Amino acid sequence: MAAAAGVSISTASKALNDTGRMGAETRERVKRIAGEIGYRPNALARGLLSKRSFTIGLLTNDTYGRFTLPVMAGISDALVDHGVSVFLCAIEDDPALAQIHVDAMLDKQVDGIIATGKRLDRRLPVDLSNLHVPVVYAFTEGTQNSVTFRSDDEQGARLAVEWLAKVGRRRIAHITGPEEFFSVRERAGAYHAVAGHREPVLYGVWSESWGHEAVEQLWKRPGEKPDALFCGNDQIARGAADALRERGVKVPQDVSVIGFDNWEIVAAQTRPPLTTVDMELKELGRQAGLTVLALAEGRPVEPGVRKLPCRLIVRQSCGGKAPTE
Amino acid sequence: MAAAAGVSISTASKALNDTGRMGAETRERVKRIAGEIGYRPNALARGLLSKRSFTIGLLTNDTYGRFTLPVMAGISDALVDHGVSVFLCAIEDDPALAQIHVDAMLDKQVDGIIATGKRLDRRLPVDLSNLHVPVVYAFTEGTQNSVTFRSDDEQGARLAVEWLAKVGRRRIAHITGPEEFFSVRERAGAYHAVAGHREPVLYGVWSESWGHEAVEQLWKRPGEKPDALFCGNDQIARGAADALRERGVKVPQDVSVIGFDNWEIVAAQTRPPLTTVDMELKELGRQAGLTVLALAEGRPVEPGVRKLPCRLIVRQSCGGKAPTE
DNA sequence: AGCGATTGGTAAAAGCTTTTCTCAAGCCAC
DNA sequence: GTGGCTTGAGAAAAGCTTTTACCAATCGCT
Repeated sequence: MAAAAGVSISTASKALNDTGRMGAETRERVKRIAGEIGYRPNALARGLLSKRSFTIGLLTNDTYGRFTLPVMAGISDALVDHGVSVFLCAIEDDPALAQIHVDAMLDKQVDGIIATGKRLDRRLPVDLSNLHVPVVYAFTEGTQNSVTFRSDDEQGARLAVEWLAKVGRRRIAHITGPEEFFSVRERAGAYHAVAGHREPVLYGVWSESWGHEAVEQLWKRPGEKPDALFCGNDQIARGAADALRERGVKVPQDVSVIGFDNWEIVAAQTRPPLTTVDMELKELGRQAGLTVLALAEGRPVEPGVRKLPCRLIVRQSCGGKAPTE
Repeated sequence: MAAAAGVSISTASKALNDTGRMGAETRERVKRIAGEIGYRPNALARGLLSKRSFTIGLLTNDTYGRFTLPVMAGISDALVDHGVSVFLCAIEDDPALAQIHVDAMLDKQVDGIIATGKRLDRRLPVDLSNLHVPVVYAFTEGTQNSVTFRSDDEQGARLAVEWLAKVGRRRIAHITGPEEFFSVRERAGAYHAVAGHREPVLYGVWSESWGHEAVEQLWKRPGEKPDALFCGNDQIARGAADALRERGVKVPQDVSVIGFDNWEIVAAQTRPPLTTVDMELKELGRQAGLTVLALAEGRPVEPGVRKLPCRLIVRQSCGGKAPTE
């Protein structure tokens, strides 16, 4: 204890926190000595008193981390400056495990919880609605009167289709995932709104092989072929691009392909590298972090769903040039 | 406080912890009431006294989470039963950020720290050697006298090459990453030990396009072609498999391809799905978790490097049948 | 019936900070 | 020179739990 190196416990505390009245010279001396002996206050004791643990919990059911990791990075990025650390709890759709983790977090007096997942239209398998700590939802469905952050898939899809139009495409087909996904319906809705109903929407699964197969289907039909494919995610887009290449159709000369997600490992390795839509998950995480912090500090936050804009990532699969930044 | 519902503070504590002497009936009553009002002890207060926070920190510089996530899952899996939660701190090779996170963890009185990364032969950009809490290294280079867990890449490579031999391959080439990676040298060493020096080792980078290019190089040479490719990771293997398909070489009929890492998103989506070597990172995490816990509890642990065996994942890119389990 | 032993429970301390209250000393002004 | 301030620092309480020490009452035994 720093008090050993000079003054009383309370004087030391006041010196280090710049509170209370005391001689400037004493304050300096205490600070100096604290620095020398590497004194750091015990956050547990501090938390016990202040009712703030400077800790939050991140709950996720996204095992791959495809969505959770960027969100986590954003949260951490936003909160590290405030001295807040993050418990990461991966529950894999197991309600019992989820409850255990939530209880453990509450025991540890987290200042708040952020729930995140891999689908906008699914709840985590645990009820967080009546906790005595604030809860913020990010990229997963929230409860009534909660604060929820999610990507604006409609705007993202519009971005994609408008870009295809801008590079001169007119016959834009949409290959996407299962229709029961909310994102799928929302993206398809925006697609229809911008591109009309001239080309078909092909619903399937989120895999490369579906992208591949969908291209087969499209090219087997009689009549004019699409000159662009708006794909529901990057994996589908990659499968589609592969299928086109195998058919001798050139991307992007003959057909533009655009993806969704900007999952680097897929998008950047596709031939050619995919132009795609990034959901800005890190920014989403950042805002979720700041929001849960605000709630923890008692600042008022308007409940509701906040849609964050997506961003177009221009690579080579559509032709066209990236807008100069 | 549960005491409000019956007895004194200390009696309640003893009842709930099954310590001290007291009437069985009183104990039961306290427990029941505690259950009813949902009382849960404050872990901060408990930690203050017991010097155990039931919290550990996981430090990583692996932004993608390719390695960290399985390790994290294993740690969490092993420790959740012990009531231990995990702070995840992603430092991206930024020493200052790393130090901030380490300090924050120490302030919060973590019981231990696990350091993990993306390379066996690189240190994290922060010195953890003289902390007053135990440190365990997992999939990153540790310090003198520390406990380090890592995959046995040599054994994994042997597994791969032996499998290729078992499915009847004799001319096995090795396409891998940059020679300065320790894993690369170790895997190449095992390759040479098992397959001899008949076919070349091609060093390059960890990308699909390198796998692609390496196949071009191999097939452009005069003379007999390899009948199997042992690839340094799944991305290279995928690129190689694609290149072979484009040349009309059938996988696995003409050439077997085997990968390394078992990165599902790559291995399972390759055509055909890749047989590959799994480093069992989750198990590695589990052991690291149990070890740091043991150290935190003062149980003795032999320092040194522990190599964990890899496991062969048989899919379709080599032919052959999975050994019946 | 009386004494020691056992039983069932409470009071208190400790763990580390922060905050509020108190106190002694020094200062100024009259 | 003395009364009222200001100043600088320390004492104490609070936050929640666990543990040790303690006390009153009951029990068993002769």
